[in-house]
Amino acid sequence: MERVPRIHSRIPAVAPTLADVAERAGVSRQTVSNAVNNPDLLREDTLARVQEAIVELGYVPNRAARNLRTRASHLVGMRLSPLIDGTATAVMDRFVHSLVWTSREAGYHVLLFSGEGPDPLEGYDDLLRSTAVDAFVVTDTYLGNPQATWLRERRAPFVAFGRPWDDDDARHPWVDVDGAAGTELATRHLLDRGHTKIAWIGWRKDSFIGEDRRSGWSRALRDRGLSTTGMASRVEDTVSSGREASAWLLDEARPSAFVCASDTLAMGVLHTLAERGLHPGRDIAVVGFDDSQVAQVVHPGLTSVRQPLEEVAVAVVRSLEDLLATPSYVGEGLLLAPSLTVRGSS
Amino acid sequence: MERVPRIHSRIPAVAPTLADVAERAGVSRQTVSNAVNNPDLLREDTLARVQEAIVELGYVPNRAARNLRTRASHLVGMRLSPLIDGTATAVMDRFVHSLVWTSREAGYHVLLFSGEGPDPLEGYDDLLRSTAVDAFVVTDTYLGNPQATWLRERRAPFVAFGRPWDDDDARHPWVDVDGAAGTELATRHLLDRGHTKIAWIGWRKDSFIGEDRRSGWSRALRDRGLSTTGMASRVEDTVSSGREASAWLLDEARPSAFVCASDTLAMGVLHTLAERGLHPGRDIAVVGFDDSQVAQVVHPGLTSVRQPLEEVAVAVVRSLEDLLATPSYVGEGLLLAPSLTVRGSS
DNA sequence: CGATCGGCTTGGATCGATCCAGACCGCTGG
DNA sequence: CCAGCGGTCTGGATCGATCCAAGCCGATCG
Repeated sequence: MERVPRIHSRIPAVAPTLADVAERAGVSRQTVSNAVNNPDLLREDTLARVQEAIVELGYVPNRAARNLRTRASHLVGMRLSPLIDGTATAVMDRFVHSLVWTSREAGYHVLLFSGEGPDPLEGYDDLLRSTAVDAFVVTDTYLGNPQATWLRERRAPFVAFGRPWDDDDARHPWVDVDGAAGTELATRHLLDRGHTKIAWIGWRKDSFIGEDRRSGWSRALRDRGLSTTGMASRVEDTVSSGREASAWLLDEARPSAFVCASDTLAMGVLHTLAERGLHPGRDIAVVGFDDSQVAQVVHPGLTSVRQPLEEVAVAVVRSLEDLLATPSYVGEGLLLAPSLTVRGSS
Repeated sequence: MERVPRIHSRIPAVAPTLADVAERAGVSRQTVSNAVNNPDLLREDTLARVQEAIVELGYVPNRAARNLRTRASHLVGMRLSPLIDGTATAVMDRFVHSLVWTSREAGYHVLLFSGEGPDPLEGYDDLLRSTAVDAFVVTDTYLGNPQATWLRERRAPFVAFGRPWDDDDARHPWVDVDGAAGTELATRHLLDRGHTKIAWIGWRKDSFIGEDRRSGWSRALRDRGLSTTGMASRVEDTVSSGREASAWLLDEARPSAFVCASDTLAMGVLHTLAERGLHPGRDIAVVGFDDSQVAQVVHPGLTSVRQPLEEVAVAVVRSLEDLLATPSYVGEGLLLAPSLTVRGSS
């Protein structure tokens, strides 16, 4: 009555399977499967026996087999956009960290992939068709997000970090940070310190994010009855642009403080101040956006708006879980409030 | 003679399978499989017919099934170490980018996971046992690398970014950057500019990497017959430590230049200079290490040693491929030379 | 003209976990 | 005495790609 040994029981390196555990515990495969996936279906003593066998053999379910059967991989895919130097990359990296961390707690792992060139859909298709990932996290939604529409058309589950700016009837879950609230916070902080002439350095008008952040600044000023005319400049997101814009504004509008759309631009302001022998924080206040590494280590410290990326990740993962649990899940948007990290520059 | 339709052919959302392609092309499954994996086994016209069917149906092989059968996942795992602020994180993020990019070309994807706490093995075990990844990339090898020994014992394929500092007979492939060569490059650069009193600010003596980088500085000085005594300081890797150390060195040793083990420390030096009204690059030269975002945007620009992370990634992936192709692959070490990015601070 | 050979093709088995239907167990309550 | 209970067991099918051994076919050679 002895069982014919499975081929693999002769090959030492191969991991134990469900059947091995079943045999050891003296139960059927089904029972072991239940012990792993629906423990409450088993009687206590049987469960204990099976678990013991699992520990003894060091059994871990084979993912490939499980994935095949259940049509789920417990992986979420995220595309790493091409490396462009700038604080945007740093923010994304921080987000990736948070996402990896949060996903783990939800039983998911993060699969990174890269798009070849400018085509933002590159890479998504293969992963989706080959059932390599259960869902995507989409991050660069600012480019008229073709991913969002494309993914929606293919009925691919995904959650976006970033609002569907240009698409009002978008029906997918997203999480974003309220940039306007951040710059408003920054501006009020400066107003409270007695500044009345507060300048804005932001991005070009066609940037949704830039205009959003700008609106927080202007709202805060208008609330106090202060004018914004002549106090704003819109440029590229580079240090030298920030430097030039701030030099121009200092000459023309004579502000006592700057609010910037990014730490990069704020660094440009610091350059100008250094060139003119002005001291940030003492002579002129400066506030950046993103609370990057740079803001933390630069000389007197750069006050900066900090995005709550950990919370964003938590919210994204939660949406992901809802989405995967109920395919009919209707997308919701969630806007999170940033905070202000005050340092020497203000 | 009509075939019984598969259940799933009634469910629209399910992707086409090998069998569907086979039926469409009028061949067997095996032939389709060969068309995908060993195209040269097929006659030209058959191949063309199958490929046509593949395109028409939009067929993409199911990963789970393939993984199950071939016992390979084409995923490499990499642990994201807990987020500690500092330039080390930035370097790793740059490396992750490069790795993702390079892996893709080799047909691999990168699976990120996170370790819970201080236990560096956390997470590895599950992924390995469940055959979720084919191999690992290990990055933090400086802590007496328990991962390396642990992984080796379990015969898990892995490649390290970082030398096995404390383990001479380590037999695993690794890739690292020659830190000493980097600081030597930096020091020679300063010597060439006429500096003769060049100070070192590095990490505590028990840091292998720190001592390695320090050796490049001292070697360059000794080669020119210059003394290093009293010109070195070893501290924690923080801005304030760098600030204090440089203040002390300026008072005691009066150097005209600093070489630092990190950009963070170099930023500390810049703080000291700012406090004393000294101009980096004009009065005192400063060189950092890692060529981080910070070095690029800080006021006159920080000259810094740049690690060739793209090359590292390429070498790592190449090792990975060798390793997975031939399980008996004997590890090799590869040391890459960094470069110097010269900016305003020197 | 038939035997042989190489190139293709074929059906069936396999990977390991899960799903499913049906049967079993000793026990209780009607 | 039988139906029903919950916990389990059993065998078989399934997911989709790949492996394997056998079979087929036309072409070449003696």
